[in-house]
Amino acid sequence: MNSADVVKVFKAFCDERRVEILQQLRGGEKCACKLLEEVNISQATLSHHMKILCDSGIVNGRKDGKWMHYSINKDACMAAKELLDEFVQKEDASMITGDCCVKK
Amino acid sequence: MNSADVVKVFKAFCDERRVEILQQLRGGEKCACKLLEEVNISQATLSHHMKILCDSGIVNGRKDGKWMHYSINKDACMAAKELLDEFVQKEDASMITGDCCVKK
DNA sequence: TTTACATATTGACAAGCATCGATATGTGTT
DNA sequence: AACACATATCGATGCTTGTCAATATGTAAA
Repeated sequence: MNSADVVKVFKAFCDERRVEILQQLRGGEKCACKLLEEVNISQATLSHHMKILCDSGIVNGRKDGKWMHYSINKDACMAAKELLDEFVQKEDASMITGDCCVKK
Repeated sequence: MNSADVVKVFKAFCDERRVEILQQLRGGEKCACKLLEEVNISQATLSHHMKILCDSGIVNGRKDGKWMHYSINKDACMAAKELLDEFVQKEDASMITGDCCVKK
C-alpha cells in the first residue's frame, strides 16, 4: 500500500466531526437523519462527511428507500490497524542505513 | 479520549509526506539531515512535519548536539491501534437508540 | 400527479494547511 | 571571537477542505 492510500484511510479519522460520527456509529447502523440530530452540522455538511467516510472504506452505506443507513466497516478498521502495525514492527535489516551525522 | 485528541493522533498519518517520513523511520532512529536526503522537501517543511509528528506523540525527538534524532514511538502506535479498536468493539447496549425512520 | 420528505450536489466563502525562501537560534570548531 | 553547520521559526503564498444556503434528485404517500 502506498502513502497516498494510507492517507486516504486515515483521513477518515482526521476531522473532529467525522470522529464524532464514527463514535455515534459504534452503537450500530444508523440512518443519516439520526446522525443529523446528534451531530451539530448542516445536512449538506453531514452528507459531505459521509462521502469521505465511505470513500475511505471505513463506513458502509446502505440505501433503503428514501433513507441511507450507515455503519462501520469493521474489516476496514482491522486493515487500518494492520497499517499501523507496519510502523511498530521490528525493523527490517535491509532498511537500516548508516548515520550521516555521527560524532567523530 | 475526546474527538479532538483522536484527531491529533491521526493527523500524523494524514499527509503523504508524513507517511513517507514514518516509513523511513521504520528502519530505526534517524537524524533530520538523513530524512532530508530521503524525502523530497525543503528543510523548513521537514521541520514543520517533524513538529506535527512529535506533537501527535507518534514520533520521539532526541537532541544530540547540533543534531535531532527522530524515532517512532511504538507505545503511541499501540495506543492508536487501541483507539481504532473502539470503533470495532461490540456495541454497548446503552448506546443503541431506536431508529428515527423505520418503515411503517 | 401533486405533495412532502430524505439525501446529494452545487457554488461560494472562509479557515486551515503545506510549502518555501529568508532569517534566527543553537552548537561545535578553528 | 569568528565561522560553519543543523535545525527551528517567520512571513508570504497558493492549495485544500469544512461549511452553509440554495437547489437538484430520488422516493413514497395522498
